[in-house]
Amino acid sequence: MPKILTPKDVLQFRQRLCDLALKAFAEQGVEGMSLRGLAAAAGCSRTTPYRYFKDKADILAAVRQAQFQRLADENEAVALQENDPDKRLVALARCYVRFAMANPDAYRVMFSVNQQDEQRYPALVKQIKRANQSMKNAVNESLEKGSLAGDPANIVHILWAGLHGIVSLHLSDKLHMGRGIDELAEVMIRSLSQAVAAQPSKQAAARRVREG
Amino acid sequence: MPKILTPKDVLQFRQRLCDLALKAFAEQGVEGMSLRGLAAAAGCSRTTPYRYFKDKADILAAVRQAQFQRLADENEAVALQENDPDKRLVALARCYVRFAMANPDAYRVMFSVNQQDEQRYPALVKQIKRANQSMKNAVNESLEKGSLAGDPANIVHILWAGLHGIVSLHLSDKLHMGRGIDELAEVMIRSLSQAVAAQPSKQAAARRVREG
DNA sequence: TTTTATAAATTGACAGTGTCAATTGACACT
DNA sequence: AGTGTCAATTGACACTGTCAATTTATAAAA
Repeated sequence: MPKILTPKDVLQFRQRLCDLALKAFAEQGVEGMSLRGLAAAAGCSRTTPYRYFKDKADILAAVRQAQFQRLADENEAVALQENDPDKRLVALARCYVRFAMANPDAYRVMFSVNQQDEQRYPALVKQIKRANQSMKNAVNESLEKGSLAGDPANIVHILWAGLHGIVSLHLSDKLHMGRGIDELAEVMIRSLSQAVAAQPSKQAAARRVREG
Repeated sequence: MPKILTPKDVLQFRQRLCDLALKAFAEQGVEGMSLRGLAAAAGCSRTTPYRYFKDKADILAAVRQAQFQRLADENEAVALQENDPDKRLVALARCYVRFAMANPDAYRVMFSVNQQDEQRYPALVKQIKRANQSMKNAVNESLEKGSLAGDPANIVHILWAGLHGIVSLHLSDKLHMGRGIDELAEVMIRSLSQAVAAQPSKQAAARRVREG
């Protein structure tokens, strides 16, 4: 029981509690993720977490923020390994699906939790945006390059929604299709890529313009 | 307080409670949808609902079943109005989005609720399948007709996932794009339709075969 | 009509939850 | 050594879901 909590201590405890919270969420859902249970698991008293988080919603937001941060990290790592924006877009799509399949509980807490006024957690919003930035960048570059055509926001939304739809339905077992999820995701990725791709003529024209 | 509850009475009370439950869910989420609150709203004692539902999960399942049933009804109504399976598919897709936009809370309780062992509620599963049957039928007919090509299950999943992705992200405000949702949905529908459409050559060949 | 059997509804009770106020504890500094 | 202050704990309150025991009201029996 140190007298003064260094910022490092605070962060450490918050992290620790978030990890336990995610585990509890994975095992028993949101309702089963009780503050008292977390405190017990952390080895402290029931109300100690209240010094590190305002309330339960605050913990949930922190958990979600941490997971979005992980996704953003992986996205950025993938983005660094592929220069061509078209290929990068596909790589990011695969990364997205891979992340969800590797961390289904993380994905669930990120998306299937009905959080009210998400806007009140700017740090969370920031990580959400960051998780999308890689894809946005790739889309913008592909647009400049001329291999994509259309409204950039629309394209990003279409791609993201398609991936999210497949992953989300798969995780909630609405489409019970064993391990075919990877194949299905590939089909979705190809379909959407093709759909938002610029027509060859336009693409050639754009290239012509660019290359003089 | 009649001595013997006719099946009609039971169904009526169940329906009544489900309506109140959906309203409570819309206003305060799953956690705010308390049995005691429902009982109070229904004007009965706290444990009376236990004679009509096993527990809270049972009520939730009934609520979701009712909403899936509504969606299935609307789908079937739409399907009846369009003979051509290709056009019917688009009409069903629009119907799906329209339903979600018109009943966002219903949609949320249908999909964003993390229900464990959904399989334990066969009546619910039945309505879920029914809500998909119209689309399955249209896809199968389009496949026979030759205007679609590929694995029927895959096609249905792709279409459904795309729609669900857009609607779901929109409702959770992950893509904050005002009323552009309709336009975006149209883009998604067209993209996916085009993606799963048979190539003209194949389509023509199939037609040739069929027409001798 | 009075009694009775019984389904339906109510109350009581218990464990568990989120959260705040009051209390205790322990360390850093004078 | 003493003290002020932050951190942690305990106490308490209003909730929740759920079961057991109880009461109520009515349909059938006398």
